[in-house]
Amino acid sequence: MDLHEQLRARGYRLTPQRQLVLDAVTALGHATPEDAHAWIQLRASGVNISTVYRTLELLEQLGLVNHAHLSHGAPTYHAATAPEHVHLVCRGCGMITEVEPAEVEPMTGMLREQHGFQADVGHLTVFGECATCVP
Amino acid sequence: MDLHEQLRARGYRLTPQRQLVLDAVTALGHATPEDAHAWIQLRASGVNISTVYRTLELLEQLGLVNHAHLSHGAPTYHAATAPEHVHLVCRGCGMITEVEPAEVEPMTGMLREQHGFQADVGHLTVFGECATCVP
DNA sequence: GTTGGTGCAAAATGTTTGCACGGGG
DNA sequence: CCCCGTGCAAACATTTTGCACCAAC
Repeated sequence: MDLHEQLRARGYRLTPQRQLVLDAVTALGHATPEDAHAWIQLRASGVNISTVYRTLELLEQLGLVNHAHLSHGAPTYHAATAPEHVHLVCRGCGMITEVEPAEVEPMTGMLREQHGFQADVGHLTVFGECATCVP
Repeated sequence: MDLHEQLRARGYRLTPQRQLVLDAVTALGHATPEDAHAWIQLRASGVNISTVYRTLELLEQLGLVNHAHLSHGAPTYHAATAPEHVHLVCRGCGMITEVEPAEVEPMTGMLREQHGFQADVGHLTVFGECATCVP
């Protein structure tokens, strides 16, 4: 099901801007609103930054992108077509590693059973230090 | 070791403002810069918000407070004297639950052994839905 | 008396909104 | 042709910075 149909099914229109924002997030893998905006500027006449914000919000409602909070505060979006994953962010070098949700299942299972808490794994970010940066 | 000594040991001065900011964070448990500022206004003539920011940054350097990212984007500080803990944030009702680091040891141990990643547990926040909000 | 810390105001940053025009359906 | 979506500019919220004065030591 392509973007056009996804939008029409909910009464929204397909515009070049919306396609570009989704393309940007898909191509970049991890993109802040500014990252996506910059990517678009490189290959199109330009999309206003406020349209990028509005579009990311819409795409997230549609379930086409998700966001997590990586580098402090800035929301980072990634396409929902990519498999859900946990992010490890290294404070030393800034490197971002992706980990399979299955690997943290022991923790999420514990939270569910012990605390009745249903964790949103796709939104989970673990800060720390990677192998090369550990003191 | 009290705040005065902690500061002097590193060449900083003790001021009423610094004591108040630390008091605010300790009393509130979880406090954004604005929360701390508001708490101080209630019992002292007033501390400028920019001083609150500068002081929180300093106290974090000294290891007297830590911060995590709870409600999207806003940094939330807590006193380092409180035992380190993981935060569970419910998207439904906003409730914040604290979990012992020992409980997530299976995950942090796995990250350390499988990925060489040393997780900062005190900074870890898990978003999801609590028992009463799960659909 | 020195020097670092604070208050104030302005700037920088990131995000949202009101409105009129233009393009998608 | 209608109305949603966009660009633009302004409003907004949050955090940072420059500078003169004041207080800690």
